[in-house]
This record gives sequence, C-alpha cells and structure tokens, in this order.
Amino acid sequence: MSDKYADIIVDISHEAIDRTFEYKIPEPLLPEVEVGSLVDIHFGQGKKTRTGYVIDIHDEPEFDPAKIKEIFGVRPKGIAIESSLIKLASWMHETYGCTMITALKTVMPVKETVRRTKARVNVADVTIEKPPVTELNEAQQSFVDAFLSDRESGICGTYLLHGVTGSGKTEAYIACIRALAEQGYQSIVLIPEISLTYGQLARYKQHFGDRVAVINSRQSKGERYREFERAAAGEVDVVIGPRSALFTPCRKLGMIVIDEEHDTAYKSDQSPKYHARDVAAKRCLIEGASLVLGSATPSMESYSRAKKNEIRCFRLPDRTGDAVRPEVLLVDMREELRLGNRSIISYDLKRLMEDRLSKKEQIMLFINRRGMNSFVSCRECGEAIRCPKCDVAMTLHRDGILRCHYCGYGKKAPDTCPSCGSKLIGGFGTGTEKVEEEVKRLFPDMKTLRMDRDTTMKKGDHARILDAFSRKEADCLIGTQMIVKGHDFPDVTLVGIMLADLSLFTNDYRAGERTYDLLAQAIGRSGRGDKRGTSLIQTYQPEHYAIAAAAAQDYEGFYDTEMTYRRLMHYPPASHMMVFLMTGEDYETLSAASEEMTAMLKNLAKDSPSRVFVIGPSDATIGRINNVYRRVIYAKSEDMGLLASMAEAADAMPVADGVLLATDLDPMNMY
DNA sequence: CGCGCGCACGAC
DNA sequence: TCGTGCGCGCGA
Repeated sequence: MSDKYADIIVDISHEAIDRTFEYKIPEPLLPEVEVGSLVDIHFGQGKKTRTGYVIDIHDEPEFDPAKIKEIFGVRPKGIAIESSLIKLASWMHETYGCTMITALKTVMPVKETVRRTKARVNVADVTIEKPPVTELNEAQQSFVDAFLSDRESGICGTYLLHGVTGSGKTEAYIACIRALAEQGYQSIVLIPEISLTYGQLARYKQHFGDRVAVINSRQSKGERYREFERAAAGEVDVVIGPRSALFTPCRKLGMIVIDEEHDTAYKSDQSPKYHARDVAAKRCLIEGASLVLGSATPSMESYSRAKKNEIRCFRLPDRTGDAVRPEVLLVDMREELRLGNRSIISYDLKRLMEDRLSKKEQIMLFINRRGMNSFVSCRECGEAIRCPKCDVAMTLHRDGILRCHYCGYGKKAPDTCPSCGSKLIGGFGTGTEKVEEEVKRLFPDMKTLRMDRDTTMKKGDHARILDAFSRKEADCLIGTQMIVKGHDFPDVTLVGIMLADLSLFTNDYRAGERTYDLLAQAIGRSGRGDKRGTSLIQTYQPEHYAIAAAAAQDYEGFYDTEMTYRRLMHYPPASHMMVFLMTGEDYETLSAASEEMTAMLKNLAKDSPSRVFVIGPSDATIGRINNVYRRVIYAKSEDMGLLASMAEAADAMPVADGVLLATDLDPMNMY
C-alpha cells in the first residue's frame, strides 16, 4: 500500500486558517486518521506536542518529502467540535466544488479579540417574566410526540412543519428544544434575519432565560465569537440566528430548526453559495441531530422530498381555523382598462378601500417594486433610458431622479428623449411612490405610510414605520415585499396586491415559486384578528397557474403544476444545475475566456458516465453591471457530484487576466 | 503560539 | 570585536 499524506491546520489561532501543512500518516495510524481527525504533531522548532486538524488526505506528497514530519498520535473520535465542522467543510468542498480553504473559512468560527464595547441595550439582554405554561394543540402535540419517539429509537429524522404564521410552529419548536435540553442536547434555530424581532426572541427568552445565544449581523465579530464560545462550552440550550448561525459550534447538537425554510435568504450570496437547508442536513447527519423545517409555502425541494416520504410532513392548521381564511378576489386589469379605468387602483379595490376607511379598519397595499415608475421611455422611438454602466432601464423616483437599482447611479430625468430628441417622453409601470400618490388623489383624507428601501435607509426606520402602523397612526400601509413578512396587524382587513405579475417578469425558473410564495404571504396578512379579511389581487394574467393557485389558496395544486414544469425542463429539484458566471471589464477577453471554459466543460461532460447538458456560453440576463460584463454557462445533471467536479475543474482552470469566475449550484436568482 | 535568526547597539 | 536584546517571520 502506498504512503498517505495529510493536510493539517495547526491549532495556533484560527486566523491562520488559510495555511495548511503536510504530514505523513504512519502505517499503523492509517485506519484511524480521517478528514476531521485531531492529531498530535511536532510543529516548528519546538519539541512540544501540538494539536492539528486533518482537512485532507492524499497519496502524493506535494512538499519536499525530506522535510515532511510524521503524525505521531490520533485523538479519539468525536471529542472536538472543530472536528465535525471540518467534516462539514469537507462536504461543502465536495458538493459545491469550492476550495477546502474557502469551505473552512465559512464553517470555522474566526477567533477575534472581544472589543469591550460599552454596555449596549441588547434585545438579548432584556429579562422577561416566566412563561405561562403553554398548552400544545393536537397537531403540535402529534409532531412533538413523533419527534421524541423517533429520537428515543435513535432516529434523527427530517420533519416538515407545514403551517402558516400563527399556526404555532414556534411553540412546537420550543417543546422539542426543551425536551432535548433536559437530555443535555443543544438546538440551533435559523430564522430569516428580518424575522429576528424582539417578539420572536422574547418567546425563546421566556422559556430558556440566559440559556439562549443570539447571533445577528449587527454584532461585531468579537460579540459573535463570544456567543459561539458560550455555545461551545455548553452554556446555552438554544442558538437563534440567521443563516450564519448554522455554524455555531455546539457541544452536543440535538436539532437544527429552519423556520420559513423556503426563504431565499438561506442561500449564501458569497462563495461557496451553499444552501443552509442542505448544509444543515449534512451537519445533522455528522452530529446525530434532527432537522426540522417549517413553512407555510414549503420550497419545491422540501415538499418533493415529503411527497417521496423522505421526510415526515406534519400539517398545522391555522389556529383561527379555516373558516376565517381571507376571502380572495382576483381582478383582471385588462378588463379594467376596457371599462375605461386607467388608474392603478381598480374599481373593486377603490370600493373596498372606501368601506375600510369608513369602518376605521386598516389597509395594506403591496407592490413589488420601489420607485415611482418602472422606467422612462420615448413614445416616438420607443427607446427607454438605460443606466450608462449597466444593461438595465433606470427607475424614475418622485424627486425627479432616475436611479439604477443595480449600481446606484442616479441622474436627473431629461425633458427630451436622448436618442431622438422627442418631447413625448414619459414613465411606464408603477411603484410604491406612484401608488401612494394615487391613493392620496382618490382618498385625500386617508393617512398613509410608505415602506420600501428608500424610506428604511437608516436603521430603526423599519421598526418605526411598523410601530406607527400598529398604533393605528395611519389607515393604509404601502410597501414592497418587506411589509408582507411576519408582523401581525389585527386591524388589517384588506390587503391589495397591486400587480401580481411583476415577480413573474424576472423569467428565471423560480419565478412561479417566488410569486406563489409572495402572494400567499400577502394574502395571509389580511384578517389576522377576529374580523375576517379580504385580499384582492390585481393582475394582467389571472390565468397564470401561480396566480390562480395563490388566489385559490391551493398549495398542492401549485406544487403539482410547478413540479411538472421543473421535470420537463430538468430544473431543480427534478435535477441539479450549476451556473458558471464569468465577469470581466473587457468584453472580447471575457467572451474568449467563456468559450474556452465551455469547451473544457463539454469535454468533461463527454467523458462522464452520467447524463449532463452543458448550455452556453451566453450573455447573462443583465449583461453588464457597473461596467462589468457578465457571461453565463449552465450545466444540468442529476449527478450532483459530477457538477461539483465540473465546478472544481472550472475553478482550477487558468483564465485570462481580469476575468473572474463564480459558480452557483441550484441557483435561487437569475443570471 | 514559540523559536531562533539577524540586526542593532553597547561594553570592553 | 564580541555579547546580548528584541522584533519579526517561519513552521511541513
């Protein structure tokens, strides 16, 4: 048998993570040493024994063999938290095709000295009175029972809790966390950053007091590291945080919860572009923990696995009961135009708004776009005003400034068409500002609040607007998707969705799913109190399956149609897809590099035993952002390992100067 | 992190 | 000219 060599990180400090050292594995230790093992080594000139983490094992030495030292001891398995995180990194390296170092950097906590900041009032530090004992309803209890009996028989399963906000998912999680804590196990609860509110946190604090660690993006690296240390020391029962909290080192991990598991924020936007759901599943497998997914509109990925009985699905009915689900009306805006209504507010919506205003009930208007008009175009030559640095049309804001939503560039809107000089130039489309203006025109007495990226620039704006609305300081809240997530307003009995089609226009394969999810959430904002609510959807495509299914509140129906389409097109989750995005400032260089890359990938595909389609290269949907050109290549295959090895090969391939490559497995956004 | 190399300065 | 003190870079 040939010699084996191990790449090792020396436990000096985590900052030195980007350097590995090669050691020989002596024959007798071969069976024990694996990726993630803790080993004893001599390092540097010192004769002292040091701890090393094995991050890779290979046959050929890359370093001068004369200088390679030997590993002289292996620690028993399962001692170090780091060991399981290294295994996780190794899996990410294999799955996403990123380098081991990049994977390690995402997974391992980086040690930073905690800068002693002056005691800030942190939500996490507020003390809360003891819990009223919570009673679980039948559906919650049956999930908790199944979960616990599975664990008793040593099964660490995956569970899907299918239920809307308010159906009591959090109580069910808490019951599991509590039972696990009694057995000395810790839990990690992932929630989308936006839902990490005082109220959410308070519920966990009520039950677990100081034994809660909180991770959020506003913390300094030092503060975050302190929370990691508390978890690693076993000082907490539960860790709550966004995607990155997934990598909290836990002494004895019992469960990972992913709340709102369909949320796109669970996909990392940096390399490796991992999906928290997949990484969580792997971490659970490594550490013997259970995985709980919660959602009102499960992702296609999770629901298809539930249908195949790979994961157990539990339905939690809405507490308020199905009888008070909101009534949903669908308005065909083409018909509206025929009736002579050119307003963005349909006759039906106007009538309902009048009614709510007179009853002093509240209204939410949801529009999937900020700004005033979507773009400015010339009615004579048809030319739209585009960003000089990006291949997108610019958006007109009420202050008369045209702004690019991709690079932030802004300029004053011109009076005449820059290409033909015509004065017949104007805005098309609609946005939050336009809706607010129209509401003011139709209802001069109505008090409105607007919430979008422009009105929530400063921190605290978010909470201020929502608080004002909940104190009933306004009759109508107008906003982008940020108003539909969470937040119960019991007096809202009317939700208007101004243009349901907008989220379909992105044209990527997840557009249908995103539209259904957005509409389902928006619809559900109405009638959260004791009064039944109405939701009205305005659309130009009432027959579109995502819109029709959302209006009928028929998730199953949507799922079936969507899945048929994904199968037909070999899109995830029916298959897997790797995107190779190449960017560069010089189009010619970039184009040549992308051709070369495609040739290499096609060559790999040819020699592969599994079926794989390589598509491209072509310009990305947005071919240029901030003067950087973008070209894409797609590879589709059911063999995820093959796609990862293609990504790895692409990564290793030398490309022209000034050309960058990024890969993305099963993307969530368009390219 | 801990070691030692090498540079700089100080005492003889 | 040699001795020592300390800062920095390296370690497989």
